[in-house]
Amino acid sequence: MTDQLSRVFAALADPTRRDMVARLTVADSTVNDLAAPYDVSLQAVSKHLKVLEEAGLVSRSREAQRRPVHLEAEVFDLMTKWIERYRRQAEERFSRLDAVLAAMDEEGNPTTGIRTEGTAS
Amino acid sequence: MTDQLSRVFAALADPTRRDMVARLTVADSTVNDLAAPYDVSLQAVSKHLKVLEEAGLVSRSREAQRRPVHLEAEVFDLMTKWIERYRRQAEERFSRLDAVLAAMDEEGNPTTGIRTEGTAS
DNA sequence: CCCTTATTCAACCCAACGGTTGACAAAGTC
DNA sequence: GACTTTGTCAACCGTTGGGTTGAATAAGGG
Repeated sequence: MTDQLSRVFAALADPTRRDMVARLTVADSTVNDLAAPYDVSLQAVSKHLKVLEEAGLVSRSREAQRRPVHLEAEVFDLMTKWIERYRRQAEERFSRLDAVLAAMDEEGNPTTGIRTEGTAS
Repeated sequence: MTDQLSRVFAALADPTRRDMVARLTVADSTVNDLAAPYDVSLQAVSKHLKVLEEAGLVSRSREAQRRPVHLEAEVFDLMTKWIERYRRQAEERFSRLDAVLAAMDEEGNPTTGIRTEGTAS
């Protein structure tokens, strides 16, 4: 799992980390402040942040002893691009399929008719 | 990790599964056909499909011995919504921050000035 | 200098993941 | 009815993930 996209998806697969991201959209935060709401050790939170950082979702600076955590919005685009690309394709095909099915109605029984039972129709 | 959003993100964190999704946007496919390009056992692919199915990304029907796999485009919206929501917020805050920083220039030194080093200047 | 605050590192534990192989089930074909 | 195709189930195995605790580091503050 070396590629960034995998790391980003994996990072967001955890509800705690998603919540952290959500809270970081409001304001930068220290590790301690971030940890407060959760019922886990500070070290666990630190680990979560490492995961988010390695995914490029977050960056950390230094401010005295504190390590303020900052959300990097750019990475979201990476996901959005991937998702949007295939979502569009899937929806396109959805329409095309309907057309095909409609066309098939005019003939006998098709040889490659897949998708007998599904969500649609 | 019971919630769907977690399952969806986790499912897409695997490159093989993302590739399967990508290929399924082109056409429904049988397990065998889906497995062909990958250098793993059929059982492994079957497991991957189970993960995708439990995430709601895919549905399976029956066609003789075959179990055609079909991509469910709707779930993508779930992710898109989550992502877009926080991306927008993050970007908004990005602008607001600039305003705040500009405002601070007119005063002395701030007490809560976080984000000393970051991506943005 | 010592002490407190803020955070990370290291070692460990257990559950989950991705892979394997072997057996089984379901449906069509001969 | 036996055989083939298509796929899943079950048991197992090594690795990773999220959690813990305890010690270490970094930077102020008294």
